[in-house]
Amino acid sequence: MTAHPKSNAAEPAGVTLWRRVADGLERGIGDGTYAAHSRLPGEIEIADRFGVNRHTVRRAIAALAERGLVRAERGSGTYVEARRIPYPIRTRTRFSEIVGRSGREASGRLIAGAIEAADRDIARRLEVKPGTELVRIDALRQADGVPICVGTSWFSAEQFPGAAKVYAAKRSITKTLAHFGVRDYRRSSTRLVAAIADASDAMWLNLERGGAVLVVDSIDVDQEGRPVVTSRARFAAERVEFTFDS
Amino acid sequence: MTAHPKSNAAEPAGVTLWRRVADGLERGIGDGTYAAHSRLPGEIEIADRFGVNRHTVRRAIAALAERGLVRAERGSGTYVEARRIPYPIRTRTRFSEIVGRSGREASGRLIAGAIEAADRDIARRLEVKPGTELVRIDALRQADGVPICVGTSWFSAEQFPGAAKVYAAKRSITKTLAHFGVRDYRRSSTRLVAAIADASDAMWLNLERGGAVLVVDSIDVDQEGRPVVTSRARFAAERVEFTFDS
DNA sequence: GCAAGTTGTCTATGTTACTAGACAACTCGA
DNA sequence: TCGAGTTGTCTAGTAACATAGACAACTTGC
Repeated sequence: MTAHPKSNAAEPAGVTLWRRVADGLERGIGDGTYAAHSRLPGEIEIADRFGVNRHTVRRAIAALAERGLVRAERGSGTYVEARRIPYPIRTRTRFSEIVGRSGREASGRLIAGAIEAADRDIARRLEVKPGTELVRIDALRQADGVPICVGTSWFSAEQFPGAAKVYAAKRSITKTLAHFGVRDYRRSSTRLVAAIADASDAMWLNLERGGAVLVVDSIDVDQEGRPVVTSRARFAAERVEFTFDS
Repeated sequence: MTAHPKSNAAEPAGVTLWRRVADGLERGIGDGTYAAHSRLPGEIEIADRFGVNRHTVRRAIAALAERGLVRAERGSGTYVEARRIPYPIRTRTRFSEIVGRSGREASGRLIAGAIEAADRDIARRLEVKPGTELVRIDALRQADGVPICVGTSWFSAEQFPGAAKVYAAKRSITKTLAHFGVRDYRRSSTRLVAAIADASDAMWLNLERGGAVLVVDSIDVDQEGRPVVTSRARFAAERVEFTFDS
């Protein structure tokens, strides 16, 4: 057997075989062909599909494992790792910055924007009277297109008129606040509890039924210590790893 | 000398050295570091810059030469090829189609639009009386953003009122005519002469002083054989290669 | 317990990539 | 005409890539 069929796919000159296999597998992970926690096909089958030797597949998998995308288990199979985003809760907590630091691209999507009266809980958080008009923004936040959290933020309607519209354009809370002159803000309070995904979570976060969500309530204040925004966000638990450095 | 410093740049795993060098050079060609017709640095110098052996550079250059991006001349040097766009003159001659076939993206830009009276030459071409009102469109046409030709097209103002405005939006003669109900048209006459770039050519076509231009006069007719548009375009000679298949 | 199927590791072999050096063939300007 | 500088070609050696086969170690389901 001296025939070397190489690859049947398009052949990018100057790219090693194992790298092409690795790219192919990574693409499968990225587009959902191989879901998080699912098992990859066996090395022999992969080798067969790509038309390469099993050792070449092993090299490709080793490269992916090095980057933490998959985890090989002897005797069982190779599994797609759900890379958790390290999510440090600090005084400076910015979704886009945190996601960016993990080498992913952050994006936001406005689900709904509305004006509503503050209920007792939200009013207490923002230090306003219950019934005060608030801007409410429901948004989905993603990392490399993968939904990370879905949540609601409340601002004072007086201080941030039309905030929803601004967020829809800027897709970032930080930029939205900056648009209204809030140069900086810091996290003053964070509360975290776990829950089981309901139908809404499952839809927005693309979670399995029964998957875990982490509910994060937060209050951010401006430089003078006045509350500017409070949020309640539901995170896909399997995709994040919260840390609290003190 | 057994030290192999490899590359000092970022190392994409699984990509061969020669390919990285080729990509680096191609980037230089693309961003203008190495202009069309200019000479690349010598193989030894390139090898030095990338920290690789001269033979590796030769492999990279061979790959670029294969694709027609550069041309090596023994004893002299390696030069950046100005890839000429094959421009077949046929009954169906459409700038955007022709450019698209060469793997480039066609674009058009309206320079000026006006209503003017037909002079004797244009009137004869469009088979109208001298003095007839015509729409005149001056446009620059580009391939992948590189200017290919700058020219003027004349239509009957009666038949195509406001053609300039339509062209400004659609950026295509074909689409402009279609907007006025001309479903198809064909080239009935093409005349081609060469000239030396004047100041205007040099500006619009981004040519050197003294560079060659090809002046193309054409008449297109509709399905009934009636002239619908005539054009005079000045092509950057170094960027096109006209062919007349019979 | 056992068999089937998995990943991990070993040896072996051929091919390709890269480096190294030398020289030929050619161009160009002084 | 000459010499410096260029690309083209050759030989040679080392390292990495890829294939091939065999077996060990382990998991899983029956």
